[in-house]
Amino acid sequence: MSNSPLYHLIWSSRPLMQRAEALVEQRLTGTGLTVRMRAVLEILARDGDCPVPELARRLEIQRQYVQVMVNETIAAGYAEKRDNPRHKASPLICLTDRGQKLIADVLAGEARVVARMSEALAADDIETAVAVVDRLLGLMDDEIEKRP
Amino acid sequence: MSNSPLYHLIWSSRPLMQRAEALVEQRLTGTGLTVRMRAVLEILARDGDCPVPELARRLEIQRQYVQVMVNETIAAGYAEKRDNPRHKASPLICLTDRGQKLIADVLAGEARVVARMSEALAADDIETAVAVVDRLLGLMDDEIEKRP
DNA sequence: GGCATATTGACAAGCAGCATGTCATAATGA
DNA sequence: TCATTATGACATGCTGCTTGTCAATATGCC
Repeated sequence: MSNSPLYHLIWSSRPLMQRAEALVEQRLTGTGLTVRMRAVLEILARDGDCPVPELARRLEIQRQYVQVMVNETIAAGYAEKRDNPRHKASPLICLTDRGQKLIADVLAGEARVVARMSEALAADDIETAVAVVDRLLGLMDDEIEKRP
Repeated sequence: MSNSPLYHLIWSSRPLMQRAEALVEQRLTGTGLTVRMRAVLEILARDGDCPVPELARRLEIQRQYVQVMVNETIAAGYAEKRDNPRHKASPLICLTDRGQKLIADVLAGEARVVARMSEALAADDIETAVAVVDRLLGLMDDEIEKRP
């Protein structure tokens, strides 16, 4: 039913996501980055250099499309290819200095916004919410697997 | 930062939504309904008959596209047009008996799944999570409005 | 009643964000 | 050494939506 709190929580995910994406996009205006490039740079900054197929796995997107995203990012000068000791035909994608600085700035700015919003909420309530949502994700996976 | 609980919560919204949509879609197989039709029928069942532009406002989608969704739903026999006393050129979209029964079944089935998952979680933790997310939506709106 | 303005349904076109298919060229593992 | 797999590149298609346009009303205001 629509008056179940859990039902409400589940369908809050859509507006939540829309606002998150809107915020990210808004903060990107003027930086020269697109949302797609930001996604690539974020992974590289967080997890370090990696080849395209590995990026695709982390982003859970088809490697063919990630390739396009990466090519754009390289063309914009925020990333570059380097020899991959583990696979000669699949170069590592690495941040350039410009890319490094830019993504650090962007992520820091986002972190400031999140920190500001965190202050308006009780820390342990946030923890509870995270725990509920994480459990919920597992429960939904179970329901989905019930009839494949 | 990526280790902030609130950051984690915000980006849980995407997988949450994906799973919610996957579940809805899965439960629709064999009913003759598409996800789009379900969306239309859900509003009609919840809020009562209304004309297309009003549906569009509630769904927050362009009316031109909602019109397509509604036409499909009518063609499938789950809804029909009736005279609108408030606006002669814009008929009310109403559930047919078939549509009424079907959407009630679908929503009841979904409610059963949600109820099952609710049992695995503490009721007051769910309430806390809902409260956090609702507050968060407001906070994000504020952040977005800061520079339009 | 008469007229400017807004609303509606219908249709067409376009676009972003993917998925899918294919292929040549390596690279890898047995 | 040879079958298998991985990779980059390119083309094509799809879905879900937006945008634009238009004629036909309908409505609000005088």
